[in-house]
Amino acid sequence: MVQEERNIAADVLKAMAHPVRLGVIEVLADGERTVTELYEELNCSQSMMSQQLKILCQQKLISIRKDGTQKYCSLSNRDFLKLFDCMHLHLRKFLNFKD
Amino acid sequence: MVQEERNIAADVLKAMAHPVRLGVIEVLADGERTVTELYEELNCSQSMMSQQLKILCQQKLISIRKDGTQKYCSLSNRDFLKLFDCMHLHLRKFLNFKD
DNA sequence: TAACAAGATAGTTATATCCGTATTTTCAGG
DNA sequence: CCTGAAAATACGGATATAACTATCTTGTTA
Repeated sequence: MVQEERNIAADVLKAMAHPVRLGVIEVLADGERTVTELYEELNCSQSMMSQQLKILCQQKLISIRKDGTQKYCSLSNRDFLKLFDCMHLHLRKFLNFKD
Repeated sequence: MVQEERNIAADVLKAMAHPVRLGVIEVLADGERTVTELYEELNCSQSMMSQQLKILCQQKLISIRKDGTQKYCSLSNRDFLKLFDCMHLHLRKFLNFKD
């Protein structure tokens, strides 16, 4: 990676580096959701969710389609789901996270 | 992932989400380096590097062994190197990064 | 033990993130 | 056109990151 790529990659990682945003990615792995479904499922406010979705969208981690008054969110790059496997192992092996 | 796991996972991702720290991981993929080698290779100050290494170390992304007056850094979890492949594709496919 | 080299830490200023409340926009139905 | 539901935006205060300069600590060697 060259300098400029690392800058952008850092931004993408920053976009993922938040509990709610990680939650969104995890939920969307299971399939499309509306904004309301997301903030209810992840137990946060509408405003909060809207802000977090914007960040994920900017980095093209999710995409959004409109249908009437609702918006449906889905993962645009399922490749990053690999990260959850790595992370799962890392939590247990290196940060001795207990189940 | 449960709430608490997401919190910690977010911290790990935050630790990676920085150009210099990504650079460190990339360089260390090639093998052990001293702190001096790292900051020379990545073209930043000694102080800067020391602070960034501390963050990587806290999340157990790297480990450090001491030898006299020098410290040798190495990756403690090569699993995360997968992330660079994902990222490479993401930059090109979704963020239309040019070579 | 003095001097040096490698690295860590302190202190600081600028900037960014987080997240709450309040308000606004957008659109479908009546 | 009015209402209500879904979602976005504005704004602000607290907190966290970033990154620089200067100083301190530690271990080696003469």
